[in-house]
Amino acid sequence: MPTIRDVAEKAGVHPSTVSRVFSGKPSISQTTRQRVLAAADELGFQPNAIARSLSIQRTNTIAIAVSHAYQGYFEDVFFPQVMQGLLEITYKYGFRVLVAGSSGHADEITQLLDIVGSRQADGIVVLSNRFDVDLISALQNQNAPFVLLGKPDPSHAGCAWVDSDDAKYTEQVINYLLGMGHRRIAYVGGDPDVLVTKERLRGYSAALQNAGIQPLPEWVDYGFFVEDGGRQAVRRMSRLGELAPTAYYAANDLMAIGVMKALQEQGLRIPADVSVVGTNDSLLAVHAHPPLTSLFVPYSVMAARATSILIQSILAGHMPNQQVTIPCNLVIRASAGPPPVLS
Amino acid sequence: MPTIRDVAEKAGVHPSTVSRVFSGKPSISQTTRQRVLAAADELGFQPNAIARSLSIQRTNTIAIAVSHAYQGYFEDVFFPQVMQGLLEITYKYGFRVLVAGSSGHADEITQLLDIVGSRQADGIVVLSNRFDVDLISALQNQNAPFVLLGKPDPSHAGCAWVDSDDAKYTEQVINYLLGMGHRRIAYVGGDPDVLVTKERLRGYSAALQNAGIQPLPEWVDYGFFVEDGGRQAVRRMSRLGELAPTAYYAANDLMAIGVMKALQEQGLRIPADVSVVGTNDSLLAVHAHPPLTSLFVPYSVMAARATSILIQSILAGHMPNQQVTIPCNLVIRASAGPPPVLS
DNA sequence: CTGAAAGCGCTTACAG
DNA sequence: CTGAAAGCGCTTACAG
Repeated sequence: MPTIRDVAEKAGVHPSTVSRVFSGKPSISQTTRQRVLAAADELGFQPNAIARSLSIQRTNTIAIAVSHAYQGYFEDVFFPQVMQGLLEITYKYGFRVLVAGSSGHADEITQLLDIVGSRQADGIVVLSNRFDVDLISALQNQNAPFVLLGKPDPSHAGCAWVDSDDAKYTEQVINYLLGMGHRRIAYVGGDPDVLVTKERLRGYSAALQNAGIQPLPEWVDYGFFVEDGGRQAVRRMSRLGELAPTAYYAANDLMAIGVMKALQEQGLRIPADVSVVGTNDSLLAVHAHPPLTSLFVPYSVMAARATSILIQSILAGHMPNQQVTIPCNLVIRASAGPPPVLS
Repeated sequence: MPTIRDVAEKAGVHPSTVSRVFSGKPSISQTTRQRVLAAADELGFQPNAIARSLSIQRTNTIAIAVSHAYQGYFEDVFFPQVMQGLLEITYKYGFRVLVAGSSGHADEITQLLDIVGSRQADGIVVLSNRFDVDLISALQNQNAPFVLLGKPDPSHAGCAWVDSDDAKYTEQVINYLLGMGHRRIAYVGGDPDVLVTKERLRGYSAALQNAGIQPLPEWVDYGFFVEDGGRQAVRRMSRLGELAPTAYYAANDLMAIGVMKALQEQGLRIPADVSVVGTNDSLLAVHAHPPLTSLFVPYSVMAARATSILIQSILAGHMPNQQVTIPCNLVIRASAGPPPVLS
């Protein structure tokens, strides 16, 4: 591999001059620039990015950590959509994204701290945020630029984040169902320890309360984002008999499909007998029977925004501090309608 | 950020000694090791990975390039499954994966060459392989370790690759359909310029030929991996009347679903009137109506294998040269059955 | 087992 | 506009 010195020798200039032409410094005469470029071309020279990084103390790389151990993660829309947003923006700025595998939540933090601590990346986008471990303080101690995808817990209210407006749009979904006449509405959430699950519950409760409805505790269940979680929710709620829900809102499409299938196996028609709304507007929703009304969450846009904020603050040399809430969008299909008229 | 020198000073040793304890060299006495570790701990020292990389000429990173511009890419199972395989193995070896966005196929090559040329990564896994641009020669000129996911064209038969056995397993799918009595079988492929499409066609033709069947040219169509491609294939083939296929094999599940929907809209029942088989065994197949029989292609395993080969050869200091073919697996569900008995 | 020195391949403040 | 020199933070062959 030829270095800057080989090029300098061939072009008859000092290595620093070669450096200047390749790092785009303005103070180079046209003639020497051309001489250098010609020499570099002949030698097949390409600047060593690692050496440059060491010198300028920047890698033009941002990092994420993901748990490769959890298979469902890679079947879901979240990860690929996030990658798309990350890549779109990093590309625009000439950055790249460094991905660290991890064996679970705790290890994700280890990986992230290792990457920023060893200066392998200039900043990170934090994809998961479990409040049981204090990642944020650790990151702040490292003085590492980061932005969260998802809100932090209140004790870290000052840090940078981008989140979808989960409470508000869940409330809107419930209002949509209320508007069609439903009064008994179920909420099937994901992992109850994760903030988004609580935010959705907040929106759910607010909507029902505004409508003067006191939800039964049995109308709330957690399906952990798997199909069977949706089925089990239906099984449990069916036992309520007259008080069973006439509409279900599920926090992802896979659970919503589990709900639909369980209901259909009981001989119930959707949406004539029971309505179902999912989340994420995935291909699964498009091709469900009936096509599933679903709350689209723009992960790709969120990730793009987070990446913009991160890179801009890296370039400006300060810590990111913006906080952005991104709207969602209810995509209406055929799985929700008015409740059956009581005879 | 404290450096090796700060630690050395605090511990009262030479920087090279600190380096030795952090790079795991054996020749360090227990007492000085402990002194160094204590000092490092107090200062919050973490070795700078970039400096280390420059010195040892290795980054412990492998790279991929993906086109962020093509949305469908991130809705498909290929990318996330590949990432899972990559991360599983890189994690195991203490490597990470650097992802470069790109604006299209040609740019993917630019990105890859830039990364290896600038020594940002030790090697690459090549995810896409368009024979219209000679990526492989370029990579070989750079002396960059790489392994292809997918076979190269014959002029580069010597390089390292991992591929699924597309021809063989497509042949098996067709044999499965022949075995149930089908004689008019359609093949709906992806991009006809891509090798896998040709390989599948080869398997398709071989199976029919073995059965003594001369397929109509009209039974072969290309749906470019989108639902509407499947629908259009049905539209065109329906015009054949008596000679229309009684079974379709589609090269991904989305096209297969397009095929099913188009057929169902014509009032045909699946599988009573027409059989359909998809590819990838995605969630879409599981939840289709009827559930879709689908050829599972283990992208995650393929990527893991490619990554193993790559990293092992990087560590051993030679170019990768293994060639591996990975079996697929036909997952039988309800969308394929015997053809209708002619009255 | 440990130190002193040279080197990895760039960048940039300082002169001229 | 260009050169000479020091520096980024490690590693390692060479002595002892």
